[in-house]
Amino acid sequence: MFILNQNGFNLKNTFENGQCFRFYRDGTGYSGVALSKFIHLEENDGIISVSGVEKEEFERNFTDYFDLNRDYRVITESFPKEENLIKAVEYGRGMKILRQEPWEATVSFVISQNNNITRIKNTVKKLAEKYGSDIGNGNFAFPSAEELKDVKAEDYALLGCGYRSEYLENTVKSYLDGKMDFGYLSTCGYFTAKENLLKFKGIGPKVADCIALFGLHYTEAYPVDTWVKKVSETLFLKHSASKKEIEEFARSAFGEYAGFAQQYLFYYARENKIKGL
DNA sequence: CCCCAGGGTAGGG
DNA sequence: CCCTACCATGGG
Repeated sequence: MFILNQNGFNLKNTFENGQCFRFYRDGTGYSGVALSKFIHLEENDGIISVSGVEKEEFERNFTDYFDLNRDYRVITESFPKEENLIKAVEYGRGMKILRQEPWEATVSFVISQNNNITRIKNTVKKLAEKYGSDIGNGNFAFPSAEELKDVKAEDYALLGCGYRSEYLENTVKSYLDGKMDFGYLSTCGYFTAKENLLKFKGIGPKVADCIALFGLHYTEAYPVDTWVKKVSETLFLKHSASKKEIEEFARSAFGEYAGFAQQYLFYYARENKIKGL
């Protein structure tokens, strides 16, 4: 166990904003599996302590994973001074956008479509327990594409993946065939990456943007789900809008930090009943 | 029983 | 480019 010397890192606002599916509140804090390691974080009187991984391991990999070197003030101060967005930023203060692994983000957000967060977490948990490697104490790493090589659609269906099962089988195949190349996708730029992701069956505009933002770390991505669509229309555009119109709005209003604005708005809208939504 | 969930696809206009 | 029926499943 060691103390994390980090101001402005709020655990609840990071782990309960729907960006990741493997962390749970465990009484004294939050614990989960990330980067194939079990990790526990808790906060007492503003002091965050970490257990499960050694300090050296944390500094090597998790400082980046938790995006702790980024100055979030630069981001939020660049936002337009809109009343509801200001409230959303205040509400989500200390939120970090995790720099997740591309493969895990891809599979997780394929599962996420037309689904709810509780059920997504349950499904991902079952997926890891059945196919991921055992990392001890009842914890399992997220399964690699190689570990999912022989898993068929009917096997995913047994986990409750529903009609997404065929998409998952296809996703694994695409990765193993080399057609889904995260090395390329993470360096080719946001628009090219999204365009490429859209070619895979089961990956549409919203899932592609989630992969781009959470897995490839393109901060200009603005995933538009049912909540963000309603928020964007009601609070900013003042009329119903097509997906394209919402994307263009996000690009001009938030620019390279659209992904952060999106996450503050999503979290705020989902946790609060915003009048008129 | 209903409605909904961090939507996508296929098929049509 | 737009719109819509349909898609499995379980939480609430």
